[in-house]
Amino acid sequence: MPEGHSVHRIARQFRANFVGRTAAVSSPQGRFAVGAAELDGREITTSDAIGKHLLVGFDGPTLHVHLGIYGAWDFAGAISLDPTILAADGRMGQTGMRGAGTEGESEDSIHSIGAPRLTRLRAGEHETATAVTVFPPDPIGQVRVRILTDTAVADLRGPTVCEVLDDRQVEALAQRLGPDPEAPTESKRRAEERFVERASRSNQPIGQLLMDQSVVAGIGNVYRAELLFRAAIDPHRAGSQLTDDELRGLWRDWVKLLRIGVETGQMLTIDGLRGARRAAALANRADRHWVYKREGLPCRRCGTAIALETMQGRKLYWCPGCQL
DNA sequence: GTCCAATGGGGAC
DNA sequence: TCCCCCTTGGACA
Repeated sequence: MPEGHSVHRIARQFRANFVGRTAAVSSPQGRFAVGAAELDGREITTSDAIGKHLLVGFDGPTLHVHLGIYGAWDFAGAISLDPTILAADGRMGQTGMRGAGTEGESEDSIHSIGAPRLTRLRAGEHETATAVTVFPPDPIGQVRVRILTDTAVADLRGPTVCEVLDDRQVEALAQRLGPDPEAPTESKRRAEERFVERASRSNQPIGQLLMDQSVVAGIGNVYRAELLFRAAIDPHRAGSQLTDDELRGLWRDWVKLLRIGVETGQMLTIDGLRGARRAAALANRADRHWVYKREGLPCRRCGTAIALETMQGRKLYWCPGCQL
C-alpha cells in the first residue's frame, strides 16, 4: 500500500539485487503466465520508478507494475536491507536492519555483518524481515509473478497493474505521468517548472491536483493531506488561485518529504522530531501525522477539530483553523 | 474469531 | 458510481 516513496525503495531493491542477473520468471498464480514467458530467461538490465509505477527492464521488454492499494512485493534470498546500501544503487555488502522492521519489530531479528544473508523482506509501508531457511521459499498466497535469480527471489501479489511493455509503451507511460523529483528522467529544475505550470493553469482544487498523477507523480492520500497542512493551504482553493510561491513551496516540501520517505521507508510528515518524539513517531502511526486519520481530534497546531470530507471519492483530512 | 477500511486506479456501467 | 485486485492491520466481540 504505497505512495511514491515505497516504489522508489522497491526499485532500489531490484537495482541492488537483481539488475545484471538472469531471471527465471513465472506466474505461480497463473494469471500472468503469458507475460512471464516473455520475460523468462532474460537478463534484468534496469529498474526505475516514476511516481507509483515500477519499471523493470528485461533486456528489451519492460515489466510494468502498479501495486494499487494492497499489492506487495516480497523479496527473499541474499538481499540487502540497509537503505543506505540500497541507495548506493547496486552495491552489495554489509547489511544492517535499519529501515526494515521499524514498525515495532526488534532490531536484532535479522542482523548480519558481512555478506547479505537469506532473508525475507516485506516491501511497502510496513517493511518486515524474517529469516528464510529454504531457498527459494514456497510462494505465499496468490503470487502473480515470481522473479528468481540464483541468489534472490521477488514475489508480487495483488497488483492493480502487472504487464509487459515495449519501449514505445514505456515512453507513452512516462509521457502521461507528471514530474517525480526522484525519477531519473528529468532535472529537478525542469520537474518543478512542469508542476507549477500544470497546477497554476487548472481551476480544480489543489487537494485534487496533488492526487492527479499527471500533475505530480507519486503523491497519495497521506502526503496530499499532510503537504497541504504543512503549507497552511485550504485544499479547496483552485490551482489557479495559488500564488507562484505557494505552488513552489508545495513542490519543494514534497521533494523534502519524498526524500525522507525513500530513506526511512516511512511517511514521516512531522519532520524535525528528535529523540523520544522521533522514536514515538516511528513506532506509532498515530504520532506520525498532522491531520491524516485524525478527524475530530484537536489540531496539533491550533486546536480546531480536524475535518474529514470526501473529495473525488477519496478521504480528505484538513484543519479548517490553519488551512485558510 | 469476524468485519471493515486502506497509502490506487482502471474499466464497466 | 461501483467493482476489481483478493491482502492486511486494526477495531471490535
